[in-house]
Amino acid sequence: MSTETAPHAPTATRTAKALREVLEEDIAGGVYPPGTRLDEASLARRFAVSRTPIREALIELAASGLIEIRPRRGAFVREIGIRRLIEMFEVMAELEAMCGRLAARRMTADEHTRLVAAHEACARATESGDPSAYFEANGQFHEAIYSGSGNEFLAEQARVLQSRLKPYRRLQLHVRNRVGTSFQEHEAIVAAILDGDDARAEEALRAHILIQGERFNDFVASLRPRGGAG
Amino acid sequence: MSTETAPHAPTATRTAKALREVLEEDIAGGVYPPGTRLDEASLARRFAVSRTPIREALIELAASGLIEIRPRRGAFVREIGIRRLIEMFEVMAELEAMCGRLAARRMTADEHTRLVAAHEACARATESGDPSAYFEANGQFHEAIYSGSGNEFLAEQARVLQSRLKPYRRLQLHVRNRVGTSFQEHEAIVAAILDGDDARAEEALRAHILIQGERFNDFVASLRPRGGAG
DNA sequence: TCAACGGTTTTTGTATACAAGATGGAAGAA
DNA sequence: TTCTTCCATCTTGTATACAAAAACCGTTGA
Repeated sequence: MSTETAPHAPTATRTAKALREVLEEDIAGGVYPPGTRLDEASLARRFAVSRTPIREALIELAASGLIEIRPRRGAFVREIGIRRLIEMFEVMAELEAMCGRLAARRMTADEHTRLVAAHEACARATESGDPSAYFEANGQFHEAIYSGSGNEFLAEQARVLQSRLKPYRRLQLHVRNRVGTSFQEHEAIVAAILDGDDARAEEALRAHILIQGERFNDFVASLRPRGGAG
Repeated sequence: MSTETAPHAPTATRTAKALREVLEEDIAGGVYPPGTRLDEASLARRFAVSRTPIREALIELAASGLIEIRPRRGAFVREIGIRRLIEMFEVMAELEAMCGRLAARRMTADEHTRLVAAHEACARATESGDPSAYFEANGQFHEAIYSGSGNEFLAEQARVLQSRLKPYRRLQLHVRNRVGTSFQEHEAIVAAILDGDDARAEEALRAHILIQGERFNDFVASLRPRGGAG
């Protein structure tokens, strides 16, 4: 858990990396809601550094799509509309499906062991009924599939997108019974991969992710008055 | 061709953007071969600016994966091994396949027209026998499919990856008869999309891209003495 | 009352200055 | 001769200074 490969692009410096991570969490956690202007001077004061490392962190955040830098206007937390979010889930589903297909064909015995271990951790978390424990174990489970794909570039892409969707997926897990259903879907995924059935693994993973997008959509819709068409 | 949506993440400033583009082209064009150290001071002298905008451009390049910034060590043009390149083509194939599948289902009549127009431009370029004209028209053709997918996030991802693979694809087109074969593959893709046959469009696009990865592999292998295993 | 104008102020973008870690080479010991 | 150590130098990372563009705000005129 220490020398892990960061899911993000190489970071310029140590402090810029730390800054970026804190800002990422704050944006995801709603400290800076969408549309918020991120003032360089204020951030510099907050972190007790000069504007230089702040700017560098902001550029990285912009590259990862979390904020938007409008020249001479400043940095703004990007509005991710429900439309775009669904699009992102759609792409995520495809990436994970691809990982699953390749993993079913290519995983070594070692990797199978790790996958099963992660799956069992999910089982324990499910029983404990703690959504955030499940969230953590779930992350390990999917990571096992990413790295098991044997395509490191694909794995990187999947990690980046997963991290961008993290706040929304987390929110999503609190939906009634979602943890239990998710775990059952994992069962099917593990079975397909262990069987080496690539088509089944692909389809199971695609469905597993797509359903999250749909559930999220339902969730958002339930918050609105009714019939909010775009 | 002027107010196009940049395939990259929002840029901090105008000059940083210009710097990034020049550096991108230089890296792709071999001015800075893989492994080259990009010295901030030298770059600053070359572009007659201070180190500040140079650093910001380098951070963006690192985010897009073209270079790697090792803290306190400097920026290095990233080595893209043949292994990684094949991985990238594999992912690209999947993204394009997805675009094709969605495009077959969702394209409007207008978008059909644009696709056919791009296809005809490819035909003219094929007849002219000018690989770089074909390269240009080919870009338009694929762009029509990206935007026709109706998933703007997917389209962005596809554009980013396409631009990263651009130098290698370009190189690849000079292989004997590749232009003609590529155009024939386009025929099949267009037919499938116009028919609304999503499965066929998906498969045709996947094959179209994968074959490029394979041809590239062949090409690289032919440059080496023989049997150069990793 | 409202809109247009102009000046002030704030904030970004760039340059420069400074601090600290990394590199490389010379000198000395085994 | 070769390896190690230390020091000079270079380069990155951060802070500060300055320039210019945008936002703000009060004033003026209709």
